[in-house]
Amino acid sequence: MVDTVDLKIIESLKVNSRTSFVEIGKQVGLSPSSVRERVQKLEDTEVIKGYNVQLNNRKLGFGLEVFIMFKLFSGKLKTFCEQLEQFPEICEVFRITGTHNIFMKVILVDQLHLQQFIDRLLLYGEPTTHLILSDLKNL
Amino acid sequence: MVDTVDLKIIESLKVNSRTSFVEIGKQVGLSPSSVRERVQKLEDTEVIKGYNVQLNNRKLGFGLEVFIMFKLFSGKLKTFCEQLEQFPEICEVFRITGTHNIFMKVILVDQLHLQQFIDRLLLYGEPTTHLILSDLKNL
DNA sequence: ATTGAAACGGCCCCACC
DNA sequence: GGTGGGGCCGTTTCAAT
Repeated sequence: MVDTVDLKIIESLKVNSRTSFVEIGKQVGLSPSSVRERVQKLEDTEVIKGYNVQLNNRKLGFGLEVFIMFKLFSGKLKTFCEQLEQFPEICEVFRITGTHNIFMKVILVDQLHLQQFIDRLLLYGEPTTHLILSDLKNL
Repeated sequence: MVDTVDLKIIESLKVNSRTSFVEIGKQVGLSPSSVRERVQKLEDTEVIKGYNVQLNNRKLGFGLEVFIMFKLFSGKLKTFCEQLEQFPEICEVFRITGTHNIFMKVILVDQLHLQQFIDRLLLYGEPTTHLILSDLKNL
């Protein structure tokens, strides 16, 4: 269903998702039309879910990035999920195994913002916060 | 340095980083040239760090996604960082606060693969593994 | 910093293999 | 599933403002 050429195309898009089909075609030895067709199929079958931009949040005025391990109060999962849109600070949320059954990545302006955010979270469970010090993949 | 028009452009790229400058121009009320110039500047100043593709790892044969909270042995940070390329399974790594001072997201084929991966990690520290059950942002 | 115009290159559809 | 071509659309550069 997904062959090695598809994987090469995906590798190329991983490096830069704005790469043109012509350029990808050169890399994988295929015509632009074929690349387009394959990418289309990968999108249709939801192997490719979307294309994102990677931002420097600090330079956008968000000086704090934190991970929160969250222990939801029992029976609160549904209401928490429904309220997720009320927390624009949460950029990723996952249900995970462990006593802290929710994991989230949160982007915040500063410590005050973090405090206010945690206060709002306390309605739904018990948070444990870990500040992100540095991204080891990008220096 | 980054004004509201830049923020609108960034919002558009967040939704889909392959959106054309013409389309973004329509959304923000600017000519394609101007959009391009602004995006160029955002890239040059590293506000925009890159463009990524969002994949369905399960459909690519990676059935397990886990978070690992990692307690590095003292003095092992440097060697661990140098060995990172030897762990293609690690797709994100951060230094964080807390007794588990490293956080990583890892993509794996199956439980056997996880076991082998953890065995290799044990040279550098003590891992605590959390399976990802579901992404609450996307269903 | 923004623009329009022009040249260029990429995208897309379709007919064909 | 892959290709090639023609028309269209997007991108890039640049001179002018």
